[in-house]
Amino acid sequence: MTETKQKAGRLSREIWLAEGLRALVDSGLSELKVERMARRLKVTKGSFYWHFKDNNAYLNDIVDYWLDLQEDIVLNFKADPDSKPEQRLWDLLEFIRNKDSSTDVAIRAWARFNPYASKAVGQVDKTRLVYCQNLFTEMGFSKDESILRARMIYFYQVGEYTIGLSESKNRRLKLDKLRYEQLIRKK
Amino acid sequence: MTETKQKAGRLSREIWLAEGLRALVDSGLSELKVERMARRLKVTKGSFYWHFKDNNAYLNDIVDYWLDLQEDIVLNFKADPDSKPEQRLWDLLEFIRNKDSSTDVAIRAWARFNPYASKAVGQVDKTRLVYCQNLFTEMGFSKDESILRARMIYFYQVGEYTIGLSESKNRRLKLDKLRYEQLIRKK
DNA sequence: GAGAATACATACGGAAGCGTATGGTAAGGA
DNA sequence: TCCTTACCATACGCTTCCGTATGTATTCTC
Repeated sequence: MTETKQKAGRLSREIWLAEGLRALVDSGLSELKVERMARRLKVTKGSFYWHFKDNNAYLNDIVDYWLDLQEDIVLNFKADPDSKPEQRLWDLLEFIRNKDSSTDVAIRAWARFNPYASKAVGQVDKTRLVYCQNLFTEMGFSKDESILRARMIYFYQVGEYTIGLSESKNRRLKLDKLRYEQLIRKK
Repeated sequence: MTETKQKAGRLSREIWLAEGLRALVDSGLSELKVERMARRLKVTKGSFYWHFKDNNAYLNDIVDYWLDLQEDIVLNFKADPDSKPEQRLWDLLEFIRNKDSSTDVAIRAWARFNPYASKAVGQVDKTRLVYCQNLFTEMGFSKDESILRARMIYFYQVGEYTIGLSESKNRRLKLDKLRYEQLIRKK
């Protein structure tokens, strides 16, 4: 990250981005307007147009900012490469279970009509799917079986948070166990 | 539906709703403005405010309109109640495979910040999930196993179209077969 | 401690959106 | 034929948003 040293009372470019992402999550794209965001940050437009060329540039920068965060998150999930694929799959399910996905939902909804966001989301999706797919391949599944199972993991996750199903961690853990057993079972 | 007999050259309330839903699908909520929609339909705001109290009422009416359509769709999927649950599940997968889900995506993205739409989507989700769940219960699965499998069907579907994965019908058919086998398999 | 750079405020013109008020026109019943 | 109802156009005041231009204050640099 660009280390913009923050002076007392003044805003950094990153604060604008972080707050933008937050606004997107809890109020949607309609909140990502220049003057609205300025009000949120208790400054005027002058600040905005200092840090960004225009609204569109701002939006694109938020996408990049989110992409950076995604990479940080992947780094957080550091499954031991020496452990068996079954173990890594279980670790992944646990990681997902504890992950906050509100940002994913927001970006995804936005990506529907923003090509730049759409491209970023596509990249992230692909990375995650391939990771899952490789787990199953390592377990000895065929290519198609691996692809299918990867999707059954990932789509389930996306579907769950897209629908907004909210259950207790315990309940989710229980179903995850069943799901895990189901997914690693061979013919 | 209310049978508003349409005079030549003039718009009916239902045309406004249908076009609204279309606009939501291919341009998003930002297109659902009074004057924009009027331009789309080649009339002026006068027409809009004749049919609807205000923009908010219009939006809610679109949700209701969509809900009506959903019921029509469910009627379209008329699985033979006498056939085995396995068969009905397969028929369901086929139905889903051929279903256009662009409207679902649009409404779901919208529902994120519109409580009225959110409630409608919630209803629809529940109905579909319960239908799936019952299929598996009929097959002899336990309650939790049935719930899980229902979600594995439905979340997969929602995830797939939310991500926007587009593959050929044939490819999807092939994976559906694998998925079907996987889902009806017992311990 | 004077100048340059940084970060923000203020003020403007203009587009787009909302909702109201009111006028106009075509179709249908009496 | 006249009157009513249904449907739409036009015109208005108001708000929100955009982007630019320019002024001001703080901090850095030397």
